[in-house]
Amino acid sequence: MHIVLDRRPDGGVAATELDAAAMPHKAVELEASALIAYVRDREAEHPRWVWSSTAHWYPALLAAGVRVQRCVDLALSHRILRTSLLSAASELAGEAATSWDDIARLAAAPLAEPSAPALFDVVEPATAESLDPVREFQAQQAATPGGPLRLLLAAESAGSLVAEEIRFTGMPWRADVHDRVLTESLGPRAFDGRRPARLEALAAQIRELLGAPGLNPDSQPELLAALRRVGLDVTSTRKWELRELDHPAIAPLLEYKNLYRLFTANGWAWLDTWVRDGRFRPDYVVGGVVTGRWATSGGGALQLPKNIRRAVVADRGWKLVVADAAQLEPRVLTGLASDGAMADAGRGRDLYDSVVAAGVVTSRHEAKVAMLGAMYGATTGDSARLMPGLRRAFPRAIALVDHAAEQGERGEQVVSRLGRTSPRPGASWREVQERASQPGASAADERRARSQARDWGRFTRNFVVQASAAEWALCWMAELRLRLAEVGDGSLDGAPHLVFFLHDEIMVHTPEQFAPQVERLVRGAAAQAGRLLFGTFPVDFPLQIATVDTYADAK
DNA sequence: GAATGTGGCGCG
DNA sequence: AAAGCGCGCCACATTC
Repeated sequence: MHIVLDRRPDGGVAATELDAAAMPHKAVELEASALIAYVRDREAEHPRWVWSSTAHWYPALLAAGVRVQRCVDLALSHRILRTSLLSAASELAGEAATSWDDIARLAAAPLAEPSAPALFDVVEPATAESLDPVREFQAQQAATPGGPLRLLLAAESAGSLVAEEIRFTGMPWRADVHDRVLTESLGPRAFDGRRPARLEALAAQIRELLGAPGLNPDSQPELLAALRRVGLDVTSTRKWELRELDHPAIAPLLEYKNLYRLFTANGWAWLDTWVRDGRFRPDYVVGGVVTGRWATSGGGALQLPKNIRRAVVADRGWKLVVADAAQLEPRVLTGLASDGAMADAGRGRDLYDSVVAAGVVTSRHEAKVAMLGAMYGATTGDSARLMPGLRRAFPRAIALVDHAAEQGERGEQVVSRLGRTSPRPGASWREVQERASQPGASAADERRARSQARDWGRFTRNFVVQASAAEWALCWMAELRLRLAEVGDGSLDGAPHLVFFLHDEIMVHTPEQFAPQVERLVRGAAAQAGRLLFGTFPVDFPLQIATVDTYADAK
């Protein structure tokens, strides 16, 4: 059963029940203050709640202690359906842009505040046209008669619930541990806007060794000039270029850059801004990346450096269950291509090890580089050199990514496993290709067009894999979320729940006694995600999984 | 002084 | 060794 929620201009809410044909058969008008009780009451039947955007509706419910099992996020769904080749023939995809397109764009935009909104601070964007969610839902249903898109929309919507629940509960974060890590590496915090002591000492040492008394090592132009003045032939100040140099200033400089990064990206300022009451609240943007991966709009949850993961510590009596999918992208490629040889190589063991055992390459490192190169479109170096061997061993898998690249080079769109579709190249891209195909085209025009076509081909080559891997991860999380809700009292403060997601990795915060059960549920959900995407094709998705007190111990 | 671009580096 | 995909974020430099 579906119940559509629609906010009225007076602040009230219309709740419309739909029958199996998506036709309204019962509607109630609620005062704003009655919404929470209504949802709590009706949730017992586990309807699928249909609303404009989970990010707008769900925080107030969570704040009132109400969780829902399923929803349809119309904005996220709209965006997928408007751009998918699988729904291209639908009315929804064909019509001119509506206010739903605006909402879909806003859904991907940064939120103003990292804190949860007030109870009824649910703001809809002001638009001229009406935004009838019943009509929109019906149009979406008509655009998805069945098939993989249905699953994609369900997974995306489930993801929106996960994102809001993680934002609401936050990830356990010990500010005192974080502070200790910072103080140990950087020296005590300086409150006068100066660098902490250890950084300051390194800066002084660098100035001394480069004979540049006024040097600000944070300024790339100044630093580059100083390095060149002492006779070092460098074109940048990147660490892998510096690492090759033989000069006494290089070692302290590399250490400085490392610590400076910690200081600026995840130092005390970050701690002050993003950690409250022992929780870090990531600002996820569901589907924020073209491939459907999540993005963040503050806090950098997807870039937490390894050196501060010690600060992620389970509450007393609780544990962290951390799981990541081993070699997710090549395994997803295996399923996409139905490559039996690659499935065999990955079954029950490390995929890269078996590529070595099969004699395709000589080391695990080479196997990894070759596989990544195949998915990213490497053209030079070791990775490109290893491609012929990989192509012989796994012809179907490599043919699939090669084909996706060829489509992109021709300016065509490519489609993920569940139907997410790559964007069309922009107008300037097409102009360049057009110009190069004209009779009077110069060699430079042709070179430029060729290089640009190759660039887009590398993007579409990777798109099919990365987007499908993102779908696997969404299905994994969606399944896991439902299973976890059955454990204990299913609440967000007394039972296991997701607290972190990172592309191919999840973290569950759980009362200690449930940890073994959680591990089983995590594995079960991964297996189910594989079945949802690839049916009976026998591709494995093994997990690395650890029950730990701190994130730092997970790997 | 605000907005935009660049270099660098963290993550998958 | 640091390219071949996707990102966000910081500080500095440049532009308006």
